[in-house]
Amino acid sequence: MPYHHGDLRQAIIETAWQIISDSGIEGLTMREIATRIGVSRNAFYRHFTNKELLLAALAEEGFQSLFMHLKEVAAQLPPDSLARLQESCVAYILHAVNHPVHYRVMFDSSLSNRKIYESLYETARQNLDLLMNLITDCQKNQLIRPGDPKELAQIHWSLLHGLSMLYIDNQFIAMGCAPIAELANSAVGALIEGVATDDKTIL
Amino acid sequence: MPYHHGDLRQAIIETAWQIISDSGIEGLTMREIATRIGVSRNAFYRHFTNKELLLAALAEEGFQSLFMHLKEVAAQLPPDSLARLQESCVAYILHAVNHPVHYRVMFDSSLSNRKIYESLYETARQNLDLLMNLITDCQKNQLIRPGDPKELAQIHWSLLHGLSMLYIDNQFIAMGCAPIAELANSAVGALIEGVATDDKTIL
DNA sequence: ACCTGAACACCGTTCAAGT
DNA sequence: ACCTGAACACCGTTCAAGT
Repeated sequence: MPYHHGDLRQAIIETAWQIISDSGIEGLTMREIATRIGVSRNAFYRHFTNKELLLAALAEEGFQSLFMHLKEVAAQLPPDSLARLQESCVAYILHAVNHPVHYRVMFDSSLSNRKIYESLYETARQNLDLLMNLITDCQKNQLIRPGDPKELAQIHWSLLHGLSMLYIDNQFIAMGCAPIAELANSAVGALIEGVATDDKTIL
Repeated sequence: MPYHHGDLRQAIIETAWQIISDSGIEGLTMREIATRIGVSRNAFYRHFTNKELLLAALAEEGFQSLFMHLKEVAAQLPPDSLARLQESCVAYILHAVNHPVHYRVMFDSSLSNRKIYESLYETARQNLDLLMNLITDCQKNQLIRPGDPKELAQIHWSLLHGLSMLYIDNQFIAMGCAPIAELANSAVGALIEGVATDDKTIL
C-alpha cells in the first residue's frame, strides 16, 4: 500500500460524506473510510483523535455551508426587512431539505454535548446570529413587536428546525403534505404574522 | 442461570429504558439488557427479531404516553377552543422536555423509515390528529383562519417539535434561554396569534 | 506522516443442542 | 419459552515496529 501523500484529512472528510450519503450515519465506519481511500486503518488517527471528532468536523462543515448559503441568498433580497426575514427563513428550510445528509449530521444527537466543541458551537451560532440580526432590523423598523430578539430568534429557529427535521425524517409523507416550498412559506408566514406589529402584515 | 418465568418482553423494555437513561441510545446493547435481567443473550430474540424492532417498540411507548398525557391535560382545560389549543401545545413541549429520553427515542433517525412500522406510525399519528382536532374546533368557532387543517397541524407540530428537540439537545443553553415553560408559552402564543382571525387574539 | 500486522475489548446475531 | 456455549462477521482503537 503506497503512501497517500495528499491532504488525507480532506480525503477522510470527503469520503465520510460519501459513505453517509450511501449508507447513513450508522453506516459510517473508520474501516470503510480507510478502505475507500486505500490507506491503512490507523492513518486516520493522525488527523482525528476519534470518530466523534470527525463527526464534529462534518457537522461544522454543514453549519458553515448553511451560513454561506444564507448570506448569498440575503445578498439578493430586496431591502424590505420583513421580506428579508421571511425569505431567509424559507431559504434555511429549503437548504436543509435539499441537503438532508448534512442536516442530519449537524444535529446528530451524539454531538449534543455541543459546548464541548467550541469551534462547532461558534460556527453553528453564526446562523442564529444571522437570524437574530434580521429580527432586530424588523424591530428597528417597527415591523415586529418589541421583545428580546434572542428569544424571538429561538422561536423562529424552532419552527425552521422542526419543519426541516420532520420533513427530512419523512414524518409528513405518509399523511401527505404540500410541496415543501409552499409549506415552508406558509409556516414562516404564519409565525411572522404572529410577531408582526398590528399595522403591518405580510402576505 | 434460572428460567426467567415472567413477562420477559416487558422486562426487556423496562430494562432498555433504564439503560438508555443511564448511557443514552448509543449505550443500549442487547448484551447489557440480557446481563441486567440475568438472562441468556439469545432469550431476547424470542420477543424481538432484532434491535431495531425493540427501538420501535420503545418509540411507540413514548408516543402512547405522550398521547395519554395530552388527553389528560385536555380533560382539565376550559372549553374555549383557542385556549385549549394553546395549552395543549405547551403541554406537548413540556412533556417532551420532561421526558427527554423518551422523546429522543421517538424521533431516533434509525426509525425514520417510519412507514415500515405500521403500528408505530399509527400511534404517532394519534398525537397529530389530536392537534388537528383542536385546530378544526378553532376554525369552527372562527377563531383561526380557514385553510387546510392538516397543513396547519403540520406547522404547529413543527414548532413544537423544533423547540422540544433543540431544548433537549442543549442547543439553547450556551446562549441562555428563558425558563422552558415561558419560552414554550411565547412560542406557541406567537404562532397562534399568526393564524388567529383578526377579530380575536390571544394574550 | 504514513505504513504493516497483530491485537483488545466490544458489538448484533445465529446455531446446535439441551430442559 | 427459556437455557448453555460457541461461533461469525463486524466494530473503534491501540501498539510495536517499520519507511
